Amino acid sequence: MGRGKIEIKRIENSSNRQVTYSKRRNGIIKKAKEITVLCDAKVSLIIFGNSGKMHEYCSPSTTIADMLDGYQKTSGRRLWDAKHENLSNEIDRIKKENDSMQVKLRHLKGEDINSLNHKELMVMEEALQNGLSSISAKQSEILRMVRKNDQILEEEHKQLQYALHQKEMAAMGGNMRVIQEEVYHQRDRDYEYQMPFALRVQPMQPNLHERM
Amino acid sequence: MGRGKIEIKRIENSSNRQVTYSKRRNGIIKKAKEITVLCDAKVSLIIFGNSGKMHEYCSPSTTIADMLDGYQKTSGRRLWDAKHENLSNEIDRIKKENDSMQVKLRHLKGEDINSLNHKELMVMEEALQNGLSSISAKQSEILRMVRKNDQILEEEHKQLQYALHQKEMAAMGGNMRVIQEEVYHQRDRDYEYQMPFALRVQPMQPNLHERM
DNA sequence: ATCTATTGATAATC
DNA sequence: TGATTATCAATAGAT
Repeated sequence: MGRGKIEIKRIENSSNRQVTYSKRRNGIIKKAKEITVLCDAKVSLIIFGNSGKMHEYCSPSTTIADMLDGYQKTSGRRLWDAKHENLSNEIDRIKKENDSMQVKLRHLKGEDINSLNHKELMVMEEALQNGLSSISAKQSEILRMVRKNDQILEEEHKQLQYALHQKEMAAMGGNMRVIQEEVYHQRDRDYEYQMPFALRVQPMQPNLHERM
Repeated sequence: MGRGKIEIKRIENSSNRQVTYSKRRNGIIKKAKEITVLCDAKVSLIIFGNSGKMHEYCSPSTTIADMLDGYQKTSGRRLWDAKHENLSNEIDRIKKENDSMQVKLRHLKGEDINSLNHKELMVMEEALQNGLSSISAKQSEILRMVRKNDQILEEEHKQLQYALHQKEMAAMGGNMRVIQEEVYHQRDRDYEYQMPFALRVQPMQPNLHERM
């Protein structure tokens, strides 16, 4: 297709070759675009010339990565090697582990236990009993600590109130004495009526606070 | 280049499109081969038609993998690295899920509960209680079924023994009567002494057997 | 599939 | 390089 027919064999004249390369490269890319539009085809085209310079075309409806995915599926060949497969296998493995744990969790919550046999139920029952007793023990422990803390706080509180009382007495004249005492006792009584386990003031041990 | 000029836009007639696709695809592949030979170029060409069928060409001096390596070097884009990253992220995500489930499981078993606060302990306690009661209920249900089955079997057993007894009586002469009766009663007594809940013979309901 | 009138691509030339 | 053009190749439509 030109002024003369040419044999399809390497063009020895380097500059001719370069020119032909450039023209034909554009030609192929144009054809690729055309078939893409005309026929809804997906084309991935990568061309390296002698100089090492690259030219590419990829249909707008897709990406090279997608094309290669399709290529691998269709041809069965692997391009992105064993790494990929290893990762996929790892995912499968972990997912299975995940599933079995999910089942266990559900069983421990008493769900889906119809499929379990007597022995399995016994094992689970024991596990649950153990868990329950551990937790109960922990709860008791926390309760004990809270109570202890409470006592300390109560002591401190009383001392603080007493100190405050004293200071108020000192600051005021003696004529306010009776009213102040009344207020003091009122406070004290309210205090006693509060819930025994709730914290009433900021606790001295912050980490204990988090446990509530 | 044909009997008539055509616009470069999607060919709506499906069979025309298919024909044109086939012709042009061959054309492009031929061109790719030609530029490979004429200009020492390296070409990687992958085409997917509407039907999903793939056609490819790759210059003999190279491989698709090499071309893609070159592509990545030249373009700076990542092809499979992106995929790898996705997979890695997925693995991380699942592993985290895994870990949190493992922690939950340990907690339900009463392990590592020092880090839990009061409220969390309460929630777990309730979950354990629920699980326990579900399982206990299931156990009772199974026990009930087993007992019922047991009764049925016992009845059948007695009937069979009686029938056997009768048959032996009929087969023997009258002179064996006393001895046979003795044996029969002996059997019956042994039978009564066996464990009340264990299955003594193959149960009539096979699925129930599995549950033990 | 095959054929062929036509268009499109391009080799040689400037 | 880029433009021109004579030629050849690809192919649209028909069979």
